[in-house]
Amino acid sequence: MSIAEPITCCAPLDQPALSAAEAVATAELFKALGDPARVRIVNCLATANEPVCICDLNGPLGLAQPTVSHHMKKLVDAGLVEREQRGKWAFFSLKRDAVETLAAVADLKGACC
Amino acid sequence: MSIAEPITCCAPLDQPALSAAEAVATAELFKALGDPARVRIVNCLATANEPVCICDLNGPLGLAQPTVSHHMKKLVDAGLVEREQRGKWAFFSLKRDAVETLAAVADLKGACC
DNA sequence: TCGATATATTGACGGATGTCGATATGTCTA
DNA sequence: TAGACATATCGACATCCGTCAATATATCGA
Repeated sequence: MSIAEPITCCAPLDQPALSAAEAVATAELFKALGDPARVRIVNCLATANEPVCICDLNGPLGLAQPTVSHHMKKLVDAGLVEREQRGKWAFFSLKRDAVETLAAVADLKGACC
Repeated sequence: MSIAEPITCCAPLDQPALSAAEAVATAELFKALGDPARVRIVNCLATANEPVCICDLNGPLGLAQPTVSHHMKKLVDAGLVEREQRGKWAFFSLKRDAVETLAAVADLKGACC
């Protein structure tokens, strides 16, 4: 929306490198990890070298089964996690490229320093 | 709270590396960047090599002055940004070490790959 | 096909969050 | 000291989010 605008006070900033749409997308990615339960889920998936059954997450997280299912959906929607059906069970694994993207953004895309 | 619990189905997970408190702290950090306005603010601070006056942010963001002030407080509270008073104006700058911490966490603390 | 089990969806609830207008606080200048 | 200006705080509002119980859907085994 209103990006351009004359700036008179202090030192003028360069046009922000991120567009409004990019900022929304970036925020969505960070928001996906903005909950302790999802941080721990991602941590579990990261430390495991194989896809993890969701049934292994229900207990340790101390959350009800629908709540865990809700968090997994959020992570999948954010593109951080992949879902795989194995018979009766649902297995989830980390999407390495998405995590690398997240780390790159957190590193401010090299603009920092 | 309830971390330990016998797991029978599928492949048992190792004890999560992150404690509950660590997960909360990590989530707080990510939550600070879970809003488009704050992403753009951090981007501005990152692309600028000097502290930035908050008056330069009010216009380009298209938000009311109290709202920008609110976001700056969130970023300061999260430890990502530092506030500095210069006479009548408030200048903000990125805390490089905090950003590096965030990038390291996003990189899953080296546990990934 | 039927029952058992695993997971997802729905609906509801309380609390957190982003936003703004109005106002307060703080700092410079005359 | 008084007025002007920059920023922060307050109060209110709508919306979003995490959580759970209840229920639906899907898959396996008998």
